[in-house]
Amino acid sequence: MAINNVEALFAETLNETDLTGKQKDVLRASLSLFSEKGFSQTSTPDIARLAGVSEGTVYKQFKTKEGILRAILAPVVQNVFPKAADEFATDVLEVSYPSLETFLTSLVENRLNFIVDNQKQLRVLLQEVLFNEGLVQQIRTAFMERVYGPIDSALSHYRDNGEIVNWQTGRMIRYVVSTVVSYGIQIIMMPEFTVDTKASTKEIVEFLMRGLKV
Amino acid sequence: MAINNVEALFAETLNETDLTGKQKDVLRASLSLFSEKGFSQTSTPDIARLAGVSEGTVYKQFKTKEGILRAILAPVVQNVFPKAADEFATDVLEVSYPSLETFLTSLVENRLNFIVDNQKQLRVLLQEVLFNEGLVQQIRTAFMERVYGPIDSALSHYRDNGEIVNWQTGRMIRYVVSTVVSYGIQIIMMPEFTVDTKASTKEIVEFLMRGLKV
DNA sequence: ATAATATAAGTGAGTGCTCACTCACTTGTT
DNA sequence: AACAAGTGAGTGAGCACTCACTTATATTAT
Repeated sequence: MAINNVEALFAETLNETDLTGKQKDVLRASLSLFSEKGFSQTSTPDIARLAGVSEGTVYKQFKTKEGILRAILAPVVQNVFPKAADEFATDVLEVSYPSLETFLTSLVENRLNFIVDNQKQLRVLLQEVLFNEGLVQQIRTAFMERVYGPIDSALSHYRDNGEIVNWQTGRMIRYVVSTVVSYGIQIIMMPEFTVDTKASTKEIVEFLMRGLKV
Repeated sequence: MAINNVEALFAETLNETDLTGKQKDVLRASLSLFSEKGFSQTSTPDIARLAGVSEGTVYKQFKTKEGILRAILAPVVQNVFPKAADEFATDVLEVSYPSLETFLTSLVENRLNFIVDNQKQLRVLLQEVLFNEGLVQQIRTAFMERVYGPIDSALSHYRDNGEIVNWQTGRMIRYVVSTVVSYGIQIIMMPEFTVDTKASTKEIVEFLMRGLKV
C-alpha cells in the first residue's frame, strides 16, 4: 500500500533551499491553495492568511504571484524528466538489458510513485499546461531530451531482438504513458483514495505486455 | 482527413435555441475566449468586445458569468454520454453483435470524431473538472448510467464467448478510454494540426485488439 | 394601413469590491 | 550600527454586476 508522502517530499525540497521559515510557509500555502482552488482562484491575501504572514511578505522573495507559481513548478519540470532519465541510466539500463517485463515494471512503478509523491504539483501543472504554451514547450523539450532518448534506446533493443512489435517509438511511448496516466489521474483527482501502486503496476504491465510483445 | 467542424456544430446547436442574434453572439464569443484563455482569465468586458455588444447585454440572458459557462457546458455534458449510448444502441448493437474489431473500430472512430467536433468545449470542460466537483460528479453519473451499461453488455458478450481476456469491465474501459484520449489530447491541445481520425482509429484498435483479445 | 401603446432587448456609465502589488516604516538578526 | 526580513495601509486598475434609460419589436386600436 503506497503512502502519500507528497508533504514529506516537498518539505525535503524546501529544506534544500536557503529560504527563511516564513518564505517556506508562503510556498507551502501557495502549493496547497493552487492545488485545491487553482492559480487564478487563489488570491495573494489568501496565501498570506494561510501562511500566517503579511501580504508584503508574499512578495518579498518571489516578486509576483506568477513568480511563486514558477518557484513551485520549476523543480517539478526540471526534475521529473532528468530524474527519470538518471534513474533509468543507473537503475534499469546500466547493466545488461533486463527482460521486457522487468523493464516495464520498473518504469511503470517508478512513474506511479512519482505521481503519488508529486500529486499536488502535478495537479497545478495540469491546469497550467492548458494555457501556458511556454510551459508546454518546456515540458516537451525536457521530455524529448531526457526521457525519449533512453526509452528509445531500450525499445529499439527489444524491437531489434524481435521481442516487441515493429512500431515507431513515439507510438509505443504514447501507449505506455496513457495507460500509466489513466491510473495516475485517479491519484491526482481523488487523493482521498489511496492507490495500490504495486497492484496497479502489475495490471498496467500485463496489458502493455499483451499489447506490445510479439 | 477529418475536418474540424466544431464551428458548424456549435452553430447548429445555437440555431436550435430561441435566443436572439446578439445572445448567440455572446455565447460564441464566450466559448472562444473560455477555450483560448480559460474561464478565469476571460472578463465580461472581453466577451462584450468580441461579441460586439454592450456589457449589460452579456448579463441579460444568463444573469452571471458562471451562467454563461453552464449554458456552454450543459449541452456537452448532457449530450456526450446520452449521444454515445443512443448511437451505440442504434448503430452498433441493435443488430447482432459485430466482430470485436468492428465494435472497437466503430466506438473509437465515433469518439475521436466527437472530440474533433467538440474540442473547444472539451478544452473548457477539461479545466473545469479540475476544480468543479459538482461537474465531475455529473459527468461520472452520466457516464455510469448511459455509457458503462451498453459497453458492459458488449464486453460481457465478447468475454462470455471467450474472445477477450477475463478482466473486469472497468479495467478494460479504462484502457480503451485512455488510449483514445491519448490521441484526443493531441486534438484538443494542438488544434492547428489536423489529426487523421481514420488512421488514428486503425492504430488504436490494433493496439487494443492485441491487448484485449485472447 | 397607420399610429399608439406595451413589451422586450439592448445599452453603458457607474458601483462596490477585490485584486496584485508597493513602499515607508518597524522589527529582527548579524 | 548596519543590514535583512517582515509588515500592513494604501494605490491604481479592473473585475462582476446593476439599473435607469434608450431603442427595437410586437400588439392593439383606429
